[in-house]
Formats: sequence, C-alpha cells, structure tokens
Amino acid sequence: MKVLRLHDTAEGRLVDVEPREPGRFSMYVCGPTVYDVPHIGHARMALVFDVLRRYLEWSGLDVTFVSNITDIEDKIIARANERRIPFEELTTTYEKAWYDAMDQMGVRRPDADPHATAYVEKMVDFIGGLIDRGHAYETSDGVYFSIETLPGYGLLARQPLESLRAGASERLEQAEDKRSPFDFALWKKAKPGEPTWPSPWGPGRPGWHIECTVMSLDLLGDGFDLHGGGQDLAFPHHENERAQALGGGHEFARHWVHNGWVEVEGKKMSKSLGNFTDLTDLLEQADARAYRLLILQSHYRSPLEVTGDTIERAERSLASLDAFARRTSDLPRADADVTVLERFVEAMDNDLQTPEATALLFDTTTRANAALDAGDVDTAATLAAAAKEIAGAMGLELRATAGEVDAATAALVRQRDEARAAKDFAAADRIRERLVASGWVVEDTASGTKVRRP
RNA sequence: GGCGGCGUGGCCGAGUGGUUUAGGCACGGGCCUGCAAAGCCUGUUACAGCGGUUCGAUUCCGCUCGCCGCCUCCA
Repeated sequence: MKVLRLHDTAEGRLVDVEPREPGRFSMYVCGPTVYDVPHIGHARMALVFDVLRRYLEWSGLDVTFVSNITDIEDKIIARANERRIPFEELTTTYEKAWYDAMDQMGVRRPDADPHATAYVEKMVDFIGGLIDRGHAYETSDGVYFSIETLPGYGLLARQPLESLRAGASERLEQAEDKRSPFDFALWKKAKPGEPTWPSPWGPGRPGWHIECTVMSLDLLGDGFDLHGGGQDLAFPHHENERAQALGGGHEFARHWVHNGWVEVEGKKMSKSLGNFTDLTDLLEQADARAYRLLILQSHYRSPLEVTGDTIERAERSLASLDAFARRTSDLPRADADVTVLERFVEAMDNDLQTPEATALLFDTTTRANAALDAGDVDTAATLAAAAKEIAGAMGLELRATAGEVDAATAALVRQRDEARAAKDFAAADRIRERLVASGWVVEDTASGTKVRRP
C-alpha cells in the first residue's frame, strides 16, 4: 500500500504520512495577519497548501482544513493607530482583501478560519493552565512561557538550545524579569491606547503564538495530522506553539510542513527589503492560474524566483493547455488513462513532486494531441480525461471557452468559410484581418474557421 | 559565532551513480495548412571549480569559490 511521503521539518527527512484516523485528515495552516494587502509570498504559501489539500481530497481522504486569521497583533495596533481608526476596521478591510485574492487564485476557503479575537477567553484559560503546570510565570509586563521547563525545546529549530543562545546573545536583550532570553510572551499587559481583554493578570492581549495552539487544538483535537506554514514560521512561531501545547499536556501536530521562499533577484522577498510584489498587483497584470502553474512547476520547498518574465512564460504555457482543453472538449467521455493516474500519484506521494506531475500533464497533452492528429479518438479521449483529471487534482483549471461570439462575428466567420470553400483566399484573408482587428484569434480547423478571444 | 540550503543547457526549473529524453518557455529544421494559427516530429547548448571513492559521478565524500536562508517581526 502506497502512502504519501512528505518532508517533515521536525524529523528533517521524508516520512510516511499516516493519518490519525484512517480515511480522515486534519490540517492547520497559519494564515495571514490582516494588517496589509497580501503579497505573492503569502500567495505561494496559500497555493502550496491548497494543492496539498486538494490532492489529499482527490486521494479520497476526508480533509478538515483549518487556517486562522490573526486579527489582533502588534502590527495591527500600530497600523490602526497610525490611521486613527479602530483596529477592527483595519482587520475587516484586509481580511476581505485576503479572501478576494484567494478567491481569484482559486484557493479554496478553509473549512474553518478561526479569528484570534474570538478565542481570547480560551487562550486566557490555556495560559492559566500553563501557569498551574509550572510552564509559565507572570512578570511586570506580561506572562511568559518558560522554555527551560520543556525538554526538547528546539525541535523545529533543528539545533540545540545552546547554539541558539550563542547566536542570539549578540542581539537578544535580556528583558528585566524574563528567566531566559527565549522565553516568549503568552500575555501582554496593556499599555495606554491598546485594545484589551480581561485576564487574571490584568487587562491586555494574547501573545502571537498562543492563538494557533489554542485554535488548532480546539478545532482539530490533540494530535492532529499536519501543521504547515512558511519556512520562517518553523522557528520560533511553530516551535513555541508546540511548546505551549506540550506544556499544556496536549499532543500537538504529528507532522510539520514548511514551504520555501519567493525570491527576487536571489534574495528573500520581504517587506523590510522593499522588494515585494503585492498579490493584488500580480492579479491585475496576469492570469491567476499562471501563478499557480509557476508554483506547481517548482518544488514547494525550493526557493522560487518570481518575475514578470517567469509569469509571462507560465501564461504562455497555460495558453497551450487551454488550447488543448478547447481541442478536446468535444471528445466522447472516457475513463482517464490509468497509467497516467498512477504516475501522477507516484509523483505526488513523493513529497508533493508537482514539477514531475506537471511534466506528466504536458506530456499527456502532447500524447493526446498526437493521437488526435493520427485519428485515434479513443486514445485521445482517454489521455485527455487523464490530463484534465490531474490538472483538476492540483487545482489548475483548464479553460475551453472561446468567449461570446456575437451575431456579426458569426456572420463574418460564415463568410470566411464560404470564401475559403470558393478558394477566394484574398477575401478570406481580408475577413481574417477584420476579425483579428476586432480582437479575435482565428483558427482554421477541419470543421471550418473558429474564433476565440486570446 | 551556531545551524542549514543552493550553484544544471539561452532563460525558468526537476531529477539521477552508468544503458532513453525531465518538463516549460525561447530559438532552428521538418510535417500539416491556400497562407496562417493550433498541433505533431526533430535539433542545439548541462550539470560552479579542484581533488577523492568507484569499473564508471552531474548524482557519494572532501576542499575551494560564489550565492542565500534561519538563529529577531515575517508566508
């Protein structure tokens, strides 16, 4: 029996992924902090996990996909104060921007999208439990998790605590009353002008890491199957989430998956370097499917260079897939070629080898086209069904639509067919020029002239 | 300072100890077409450098060079 193998950050190697419950799969992916519009790095994360989710479902698993919205956090407060608006107004705006962009990219909505602000009470309870169990302590400015109390801290950082400390000593200031420089805030006591919630330690707000621990355990239960996010979240965010869960006496995620960076000119794209591209800009300039294709054509853990050029090339590749969809849309229904599906599963089970799966997709379309050229409709139909099946399993929509053909255009097309039948090629070419001038792409086929929008 | 990753053909980007090519885009040739478009066939240029292991390495090991990331908010 074949199983999905994924690179588990906690293990640092490929592992067999066997669900907690047979036939069911639970995954939690860290979602956005909604204080600004999303950039293409966020989009890569969303696409990678959308592909994983779709593939698991395609494989027959009943998937529960949870992805949070962080709607209270330092950057949110800072931005809201800057604009002199309530923080809720800010987060509502950018949550909408997030989902609008996700919808455009065909990223399916999560089954649940817990909001931090709706979970504060449960977080407070959880923090209280950590204090009771001796894993947390109160200071003048908040409540902190004591990492010394948790054996195995540093699992996701993949290095011993000592070396982390050595590296950090140069720039991590030892806070006055923190016991270890790596102790992190569970609760932040309010300063003037900050939104607050009540707690046994006075009014304040939760630390960043606690929300994901509490919400994932609440919605997916102890020992859920997979926790994911961008590579940078592994440490300290995911490390700390895990520490909190274990400290609270819970089993946490069975597997950890992290996607690689979007790079610009060989450097990590980030706001601090100012080299980021807003997702909204990309979506205005390019077919959203092109970005999905680009992401599929590289491995999810590799860095990915995104430029206008790579996007354009992906759009051209996409055009040939759409042309294929048009060409094969009238073929008789057929079962998908089994060998192709087997190869697809093999590729995807091998740590989500989407580049290989995509190569298989292109190869399959080529073979189907060749079969059609040879007049072998049965083979073509079988291969075309397989191609559409695997494209769909990766969330890549192929479009067979030509666009609405108005009556005047249809009349021109008929005239051109008549001219060509009469071998009046000068007239036929004139009509083609008129059609092209009106923005149509003209293709002559065995069944006459066809037009479509580019 | 600690830990980790990368360097593939014109570009993007997989993969592998040797017998067959990733794939895409671009470019050249051919077929098809009235001409195109689409499609098919086909060609070109590879595995940073230097050593080592091996019958054989792009693929394992070491070193060198170059680049990058994490250790701090970050997808």
